[in-house]
Amino acid sequence: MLNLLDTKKRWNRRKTARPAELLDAAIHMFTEKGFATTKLEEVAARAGVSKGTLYLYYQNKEELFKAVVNETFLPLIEDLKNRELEHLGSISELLQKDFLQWWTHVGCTPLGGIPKLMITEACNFPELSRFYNEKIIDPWRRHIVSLLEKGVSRGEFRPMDAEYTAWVLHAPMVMLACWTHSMDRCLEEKIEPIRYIHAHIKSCLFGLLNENSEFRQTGTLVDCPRPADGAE
Amino acid sequence: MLNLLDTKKRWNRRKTARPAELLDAAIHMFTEKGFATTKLEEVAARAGVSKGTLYLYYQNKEELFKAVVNETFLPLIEDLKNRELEHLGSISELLQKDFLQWWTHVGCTPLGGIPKLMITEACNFPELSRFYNEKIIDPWRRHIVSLLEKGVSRGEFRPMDAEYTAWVLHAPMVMLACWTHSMDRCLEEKIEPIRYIHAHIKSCLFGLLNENSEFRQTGTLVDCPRPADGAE
Amino acid sequence: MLNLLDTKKRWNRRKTARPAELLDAAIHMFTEKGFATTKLEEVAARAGVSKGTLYLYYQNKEELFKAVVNETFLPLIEDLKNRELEHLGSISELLQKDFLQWWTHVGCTPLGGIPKLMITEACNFPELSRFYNEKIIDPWRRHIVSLLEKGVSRGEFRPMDAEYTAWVLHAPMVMLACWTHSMDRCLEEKIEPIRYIHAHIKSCLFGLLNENSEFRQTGTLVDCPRPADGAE
Amino acid sequence: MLNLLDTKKRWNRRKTARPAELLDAAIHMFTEKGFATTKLEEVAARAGVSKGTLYLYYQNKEELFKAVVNETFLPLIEDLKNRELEHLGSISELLQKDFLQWWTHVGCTPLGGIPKLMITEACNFPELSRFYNEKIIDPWRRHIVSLLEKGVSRGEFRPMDAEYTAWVLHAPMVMLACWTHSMDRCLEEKIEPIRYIHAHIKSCLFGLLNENSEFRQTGTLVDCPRPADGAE
DNA sequence: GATGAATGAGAATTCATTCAT
DNA sequence: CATGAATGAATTCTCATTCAT
Repeated sequence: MLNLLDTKKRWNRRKTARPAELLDAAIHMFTEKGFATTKLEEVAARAGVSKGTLYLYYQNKEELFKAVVNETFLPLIEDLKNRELEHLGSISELLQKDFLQWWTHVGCTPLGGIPKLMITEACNFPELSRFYNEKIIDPWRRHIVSLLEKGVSRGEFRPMDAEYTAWVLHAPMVMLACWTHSMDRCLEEKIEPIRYIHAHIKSCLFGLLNENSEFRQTGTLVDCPRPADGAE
Repeated sequence: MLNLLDTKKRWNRRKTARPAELLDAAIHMFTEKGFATTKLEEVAARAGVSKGTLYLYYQNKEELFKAVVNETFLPLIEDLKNRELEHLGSISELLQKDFLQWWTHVGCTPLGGIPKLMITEACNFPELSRFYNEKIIDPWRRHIVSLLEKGVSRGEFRPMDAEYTAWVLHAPMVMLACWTHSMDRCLEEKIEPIRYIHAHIKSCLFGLLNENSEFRQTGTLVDCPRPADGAE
Repeated sequence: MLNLLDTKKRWNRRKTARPAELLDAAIHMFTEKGFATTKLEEVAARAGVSKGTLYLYYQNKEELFKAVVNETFLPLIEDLKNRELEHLGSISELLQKDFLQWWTHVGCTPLGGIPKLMITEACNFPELSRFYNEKIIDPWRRHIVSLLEKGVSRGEFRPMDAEYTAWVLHAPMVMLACWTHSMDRCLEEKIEPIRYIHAHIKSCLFGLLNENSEFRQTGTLVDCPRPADGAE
Repeated sequence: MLNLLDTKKRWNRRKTARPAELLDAAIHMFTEKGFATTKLEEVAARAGVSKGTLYLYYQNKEELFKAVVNETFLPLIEDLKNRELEHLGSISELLQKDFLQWWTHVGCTPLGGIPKLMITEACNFPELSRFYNEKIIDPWRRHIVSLLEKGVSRGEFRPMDAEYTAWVLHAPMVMLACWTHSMDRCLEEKIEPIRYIHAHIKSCLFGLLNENSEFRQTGTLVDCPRPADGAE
């Protein structure tokens, strides 16, 4: 009797847990092998169910893929707004925290594979790309832009092209996530994420130039050469 | 009549021209759709030949893929050394030139898709990954490291973790290439590469902080929080 | 309606029945058309399933081929030993029985095509050849050798090179099987197996020579001429 | 000048020699790998010409195959008639000579692979099968039949079913050829052809039974059991 | 709900054959 | 005559998807 109840309970728990288990298995497989190369049977096996069960929860492979992107990343964006409001100290500190938290909460988790996945499959899923850009990338970038602008208005940061600087600042973080989910897995010598992030923070806050470097005063930016002929 | 002309054309092309034509077609298809999704028939069609012809030049899909990576990127690394020796001015200038040239000669050409491709397929081709890392990525990074170290020794740059700063500085360039070969293709509003690169150069040379910003003197780096539970 | 019935039938067959059905279809196709010429789709069709189903049971064409040889012939070897022990009469009788039983239980069944198949494909599957020789041919030949030796020791048979005589005695039986699975199928006038086997038995037991033939006493064996130049 | 002439001569010799060279290459490849598995490119390569050249001499693969069978075996049949007429001694001697000569002139030469080839491909080339049977097999068998009948009428041989005994007597020779062109190539321990042929001759001339064996007088032939159910 | 046997469309690959040179 | 680059029909094999149980 007890056993029956127990089984039933477990069964119910199962039923509701399934989607999450399937998504978790799917994230792993998709980020490791890519969309086309991932076999649904493998996803099912990893989640401990049969191929057919997958289809009870997701219409097909493509829907599963979309669910992975939508349902796992979206929740993360919500936290953003709050943290910013709470914060009292300098923008520099806030920026650092954001980078580090992005890494610890996203980059180094299974979710860290999603950016790589989107880069990989963007052209094959344009719809999803637009969705991802609108719901994930853009809000996050807007968040950074607002930080930068606040920093400038406070006099903490120098005047800048905030829109594009936001791109540029986030890029190393995304690349770190991509790297650890791709090449890094094949190489002997692994990258050290924290050391990488610190190098990033130092370089973007303080710049490469020495305090009294001549170039800091007089240096001018190099002009852009004409694109090569082979360019598209 | 048309047929005759067409046939003639077919035979004008020669064994020597073919490999380059095929590789070119392959780069486009692979970078656009990924390895698994690319159909060899499409590659052949794009190169204006039939399926079978592809196999006269490349043993199979995998060999074609490797050839794309090996034979197109490798030559580019050679130029590096020379330029550095010729240069007389500041390291800052040289660094800018390198970034801009990388963009105009690689990033914005069809070759710019290769980094995306390698990120995508690294786990599926570990052998190739190691090769690519050894022959392409590492030499380029070493080049940047040597620039940074020279800058430091000249007093032009502040002391730094050159090894990792090199990673961090190159990341936005790679990201730009990935972006233009993925999401950017699906979005209305395109990124402006030159504006992006300038933002990158300014931010990394001068830093975000104002000259007289308080944080520049007293600011300390935030500690790294514990990784989240979900982390791997 | 028809469709429903058809579908039902498809599902009546079960995982357990399939391998045997597939092997049976495969024997027929392979022995009729050879390995290379047999299309897996035809094998599947003959077994009443689709192409894909074949691959659920056999990894690929080669494995199917090996299974045909291994799993169909092997069981037959077991009977051998027993019969010999039971038998009380003359070796001549036993030998006759063995030939006739080989024909009725192997030669004239679908299995009779396997020797032809092995002859055909031996060079293309050396591994399998060795296996077949060790597990099928050799035991059977050893069985005949032991019969011959017993016959000699009893004084029933004349002294002989039992090892090679065993080869020679079995050859016409194999030839008969090969013939009925090859040329015989294309000719108007079919061979009569029983008549053939009787001719074989008579000729090998009694010899061609007349009882009182002069040659039987005085005849000497002709020497072997030098091999022709074209010989390998 | 001399050189030119020489080249020309060689060239001409080439032109006329080609078909024979091609056939020779074809026999080797076909008998080793079978019809379907043999690539025309390999045949061409073995003959030292290009793929295209093959088509100057033989319309297609099938024609080449037929030529191999037709043009190489047919000449051999001519010798037969003559030898029989010349011979003065016993039929037993003649029979031995025929077996040995068949081996040295056919069996152990590249031609020895043709029987295997015909067994293999008979069903795929019914036309050719009939031709081969009519032109090669049947004449040869008729030749043996006539020997046997002459032997019987002379009192040298016992009365017999000459038609089928001819089949049976030739079978071990054909099997020997098949064996050496198939399994034998994959095994450590090779068969010894001459020893095999001698065992064959002894067994068929004298029989297995001892001179005074009881069975020779009283022995009766075993009845044929009913064919097994699986029989076709 | 869950299963996994069966399906069949689709992609990679091979190779006989053609034909411009 | 000879060549060998190019072709494309034909075949093996894979895997997302279905559906009877």
